[in-house]
Amino acid sequence: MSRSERFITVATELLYETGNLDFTVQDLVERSGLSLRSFYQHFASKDELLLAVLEEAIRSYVSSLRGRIEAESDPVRRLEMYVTEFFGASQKSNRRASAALSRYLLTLAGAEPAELARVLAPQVQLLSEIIDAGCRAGRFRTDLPVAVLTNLITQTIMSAVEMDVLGSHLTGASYTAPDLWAFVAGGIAPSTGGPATRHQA
Amino acid sequence: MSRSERFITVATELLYETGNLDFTVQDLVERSGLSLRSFYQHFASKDELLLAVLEEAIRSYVSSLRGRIEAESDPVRRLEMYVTEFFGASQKSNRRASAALSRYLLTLAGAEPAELARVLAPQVQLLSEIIDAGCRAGRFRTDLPVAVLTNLITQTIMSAVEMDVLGSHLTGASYTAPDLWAFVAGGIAPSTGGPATRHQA
DNA sequence: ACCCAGCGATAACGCTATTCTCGTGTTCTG
DNA sequence: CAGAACACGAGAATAGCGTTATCGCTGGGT
Repeated sequence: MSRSERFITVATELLYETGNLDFTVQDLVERSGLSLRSFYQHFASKDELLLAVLEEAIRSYVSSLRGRIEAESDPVRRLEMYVTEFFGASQKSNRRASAALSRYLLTLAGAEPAELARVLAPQVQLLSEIIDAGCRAGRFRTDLPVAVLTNLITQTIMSAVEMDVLGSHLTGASYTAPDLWAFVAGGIAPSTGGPATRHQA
Repeated sequence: MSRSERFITVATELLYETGNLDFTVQDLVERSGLSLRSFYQHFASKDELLLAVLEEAIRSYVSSLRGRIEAESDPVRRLEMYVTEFFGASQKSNRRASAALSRYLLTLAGAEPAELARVLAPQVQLLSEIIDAGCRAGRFRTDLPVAVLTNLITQTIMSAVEMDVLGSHLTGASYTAPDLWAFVAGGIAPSTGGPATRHQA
């Protein structure tokens, strides 16, 4: 295993054990059995390491998810899988770690949007394909562009992961993956002239 | 103006000028014309100050929004105002500052959920009232509890503020307040047996 | 044999939040 | 009015962090 990979692996371990990304570079280095010198030879900064951790996490998760989703053919079912599995995975594996990652993701949105877009690309790509297929099949609304729907759903899911920690504190209620899907399903369904849609983008 | 208020006011100015919350306590103190000593006499930490800034921002905004919303009677229109004005306000006033605040809000979600819930209470309360009224009037779906819908919409809007910065970088598209409302309106509409709702919470 | 790129160990730097010290007013209290 | 408690200003001091720099080693390629 290369030294870069070793740093990323150990950083991921620390993330999952402590539930956040504020471990020190010193901790990381000691635990890796490598040196500070070596760390800064492979990564320009701690931020660059965190970016790599995020990228790896997304890449591996999306790749596994894509496999499972392609076993299904119905676009609506595909979207349902996408939504519920994404939410469900962050519940199962490690809620706090997932929340920390999406929090870091948001700081990236402010500081380095281009970098973030690159890292998020695989995930956005997958979702975009699903939605596009659904729109062509007439199962999803077409009064909003595919790209807009993709953005909306991406952010709804991400903040669901984050806000879930709040859940009980906020309104005393917490929701489940099916609840989230029920909401998203309504949001993306073809408009029925229900309570107010009036915009053509 | 009390010294606490002065610190909060100046911090808010710095937030709006620089677009983020990483100003130094030193900066804050110098600009206030007060002393470090004094700062730590009124706030236990910088975090406590930021919390107060957030609280004040929410309190004043919700109070103004509530006034405008109560001029309207239709629950659906009320929700539309809530969604579009919240999103629109963060566009007009200062996108980066709003994004920084909601980012800080998310770190609070992880670290001090109870504190965050207290600060968000006015906003959640307003939204909750609107949704409850709409459900009673049969204009909103009732297969999900009011509290769940409140959480879902709160987070969708908040992350919309945050993610908006991404917009063009992510899918090349960015959406507008009416787009956001179109999505939310679909999500909260009474279920029409459309593309999959199957959960009873 | 030589070189040099990568490495380990460790000190050092700069920035930040936070605490401490000391001396001065200011205000409440008896 | 006298005195004490308190808030304050100015600034030094502390501690933790990311980051950079120093120095000496080693091992493989020429």
